[in-house]
Amino acid sequence: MQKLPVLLDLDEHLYSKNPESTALGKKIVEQSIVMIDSLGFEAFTFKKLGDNIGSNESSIYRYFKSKHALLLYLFNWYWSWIECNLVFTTNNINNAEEKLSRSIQLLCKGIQNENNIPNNNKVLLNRIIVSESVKVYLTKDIDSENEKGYFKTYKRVVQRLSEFLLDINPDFKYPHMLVSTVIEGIHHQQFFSEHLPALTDVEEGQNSILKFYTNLVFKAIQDED
Amino acid sequence: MQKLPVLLDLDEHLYSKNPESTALGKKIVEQSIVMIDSLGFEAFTFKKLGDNIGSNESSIYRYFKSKHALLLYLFNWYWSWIECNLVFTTNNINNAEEKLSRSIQLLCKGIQNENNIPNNNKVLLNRIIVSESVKVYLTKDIDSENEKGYFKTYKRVVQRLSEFLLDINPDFKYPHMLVSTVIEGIHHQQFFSEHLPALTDVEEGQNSILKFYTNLVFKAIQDED
DNA sequence: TATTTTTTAATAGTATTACTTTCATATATT
DNA sequence: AATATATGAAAGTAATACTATTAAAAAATA
Repeated sequence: MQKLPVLLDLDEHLYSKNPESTALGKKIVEQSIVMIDSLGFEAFTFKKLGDNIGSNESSIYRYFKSKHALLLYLFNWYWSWIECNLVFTTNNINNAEEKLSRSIQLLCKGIQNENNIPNNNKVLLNRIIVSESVKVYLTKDIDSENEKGYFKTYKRVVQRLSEFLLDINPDFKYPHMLVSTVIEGIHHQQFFSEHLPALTDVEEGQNSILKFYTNLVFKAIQDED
Repeated sequence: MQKLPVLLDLDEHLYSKNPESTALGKKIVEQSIVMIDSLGFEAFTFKKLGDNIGSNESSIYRYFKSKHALLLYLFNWYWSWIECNLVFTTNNINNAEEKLSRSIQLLCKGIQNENNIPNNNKVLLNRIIVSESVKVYLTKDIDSENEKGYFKTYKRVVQRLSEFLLDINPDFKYPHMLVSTVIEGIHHQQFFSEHLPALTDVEEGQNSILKFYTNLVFKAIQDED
C-alpha cells in the first residue's frame, strides 16, 4: 500500500499532534482512509481503527480530537493536493480558456495514483471526498470551524478558479457560485452515476461529467447579449 | 405552530406506522422538524424528541425504526410537496421556456408558508432539506434503500424537469445531470450564502441564486453550433 | 551510560446513543 | 363486558465518543 506523500504541511490547527511527525501518526491517517472508505464515515470509529493498526484508541485521540477532526484533516489534505496540482497545471499557460479547461479536467480527475496501482490511498481518498466531504461542513459547528480557518484551502481553490473565469469575462457576476456549483456537482455526479443513475446521464467511457461541466462553464460565462 | 397539511400520502415503506394516522404520530413529525432544525441531525435523538413531546422513546420507535428513517420520511414529504406544486405551477402552460423558468423559481423558493407566518414548520423543513438532505443518500445503505424505492419521488421530479429541458432542445444530452446539478446547487448555495459566503456571490435582495441558475440552465441547453 | 523526557499501551470509567424487550395501563372497538 | 390496540414506564444491551490514570517502552539528552 502506497502512502500519501509527505509533501503537504497542513495547518497545525487541523490536528492535536502532527500525524506526519511519527510512524503511528502516518499509520493512523493511512488506515483511516482505508476504513472510512470501506465502512463509511458513520460506522467508522477510533476503536475499530485502533484494533486495525494494532494500536490503542487513546493513542489516536492524541493525534485527532474526534473523527470529525480527522475527516477535516483529510478534506484539507485533498484540497492542498488539488491546489498544488492546479498551480502546476496552469502555470506558464497564457491562454485563459486553456487554463480554465485544464482546471476543470483536474477537478474531474481528482486525486489519483500516478502509477495506476489499484486501490491505493489516493484513489480511496478521492472516493471519500466524493461521498463524505459535504459532511465536513454541513454541521452545526460550521460557523465556529469556519472562523478557525478550517476551510481556507478549499476557499482558496475556489478563489483561484474564479479568477480564471474573470480573466475570460471580467463582467461575469457569479464566479464563485459557478465554481462551487461545478466542484460540488462533479462530486455529486460521480456518486449518482454509481448509486442513483436516474439522476445523471453518465455513459461508460464517455467522460460525460467532464464534457458536461466544461460545456456548462464556458456557456455560463458568455456575455448575455 | 402550523402543522404540515395532511394532503400527502407517502409510500408505506417510509414508516413503520403511519404518523398521519394518529395525534402522536403527527406530533412526532411536527416536533422532529423543529428539533432537527435547531439541533442539527447529528445531535437530534428520539430520546430528546420524546422528552420534548411528553412521550416515550419507545413509542416513537413504533412509527420510525430509526432517525434516518424519519429523515427519509421528511425528505420524501418535501419532494412530494414540490412535485405537487410543480405540476400545479406548470399545468396549462404551453410555452416550454416558461414552464422551465417557473420550475426553477419553484426550486429556489422551495417550500414556504403561504401566510408568511415566520418559523412555521415548512420554513424549518426547507432549512432541513438545505442542510441535511444529502445525508439521506450519502450513506453506505444507499443501494439497498434505492432498491426499496425510497428515492422515487426525488427521481420523478428530476425526470419531469428533464422532460421540460428536452421539450426545448430534444438533442440536449445531459438533462438529468443538469437538473440534479441545479437542484443540489440551489441547496448548496443557500447554505454557503449563510455560512461560507466566500463560496458564493449572493447579494441580499438580489435573487442571485435564481438569476444564476436560470441563466445557467438556459445557456447550457442551447445547441453547440 | 545514565537520566530525563516523550510516546505509547492498557485499563478503567463516564455519559450518551440507538436501540429492544417487557409489562402495565389507558383507550377504542365489537 | 370482552377484546384488541396504542401508549407509557422502566429496564436492559451493546456500542459510541470520549477522558483519565498509570505503567512500560522508546527516544532524546546530559
